[in-house]
Amino acid sequence: MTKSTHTPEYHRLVELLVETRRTAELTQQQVADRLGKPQSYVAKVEGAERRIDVLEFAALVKAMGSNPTALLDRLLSDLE
Amino acid sequence: MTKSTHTPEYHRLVELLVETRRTAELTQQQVADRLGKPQSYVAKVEGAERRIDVLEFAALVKAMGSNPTALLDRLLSDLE
DNA sequence: TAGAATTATCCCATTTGGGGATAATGTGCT
DNA sequence: AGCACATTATCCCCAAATGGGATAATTCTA
Repeated sequence: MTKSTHTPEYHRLVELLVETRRTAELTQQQVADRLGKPQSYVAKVEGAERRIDVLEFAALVKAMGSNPTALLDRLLSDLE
Repeated sequence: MTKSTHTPEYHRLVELLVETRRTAELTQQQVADRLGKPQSYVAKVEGAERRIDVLEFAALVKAMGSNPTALLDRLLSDLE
């Protein structure tokens, strides 16, 4: 059962998210709390076990104190 | 069975996507073809019957000849 | 208002999501 | 190294969402 999230694009997305969280010095639990979601949610996102909705992406990035647009920009230029 | 896409945020997202497609004077079929997907895919997205993955969002917006980052920016400022 | 073009909906097998609990891994300390 | 604590990954099970071809419904256009 190969997940549809197991693509280079998704991996890059996830890398950026993890990097963003680490830079913000936040734990998965802290981010999860800010979102009102369980830690396993963040873990699954970062493990590419779960797709990321465009609105969830924005909420997640904001919860880490970063800018969703800027991050998307970076992702897209990395991918092209 | 209330869809999780039936929220004001999602509706605004969809509005922007439809507006973008109309402005580009493209049909759902044309956009679908560019994405290698069936027309029903685009119809479901625009009917908020389906969530939009962050990478799908980018692909979709690009397929309409528009800028994903700019559109996300617009969406987020509309929502705040 | 027929006929074409465009968009919405149906169906249903398959895939994905939720989230608490627990396992695994990482980190720092002495 | 060995231990305690912090952090992250995985399991499980069932509800919910998705994919996409076919068809219906709606909208355009002449």
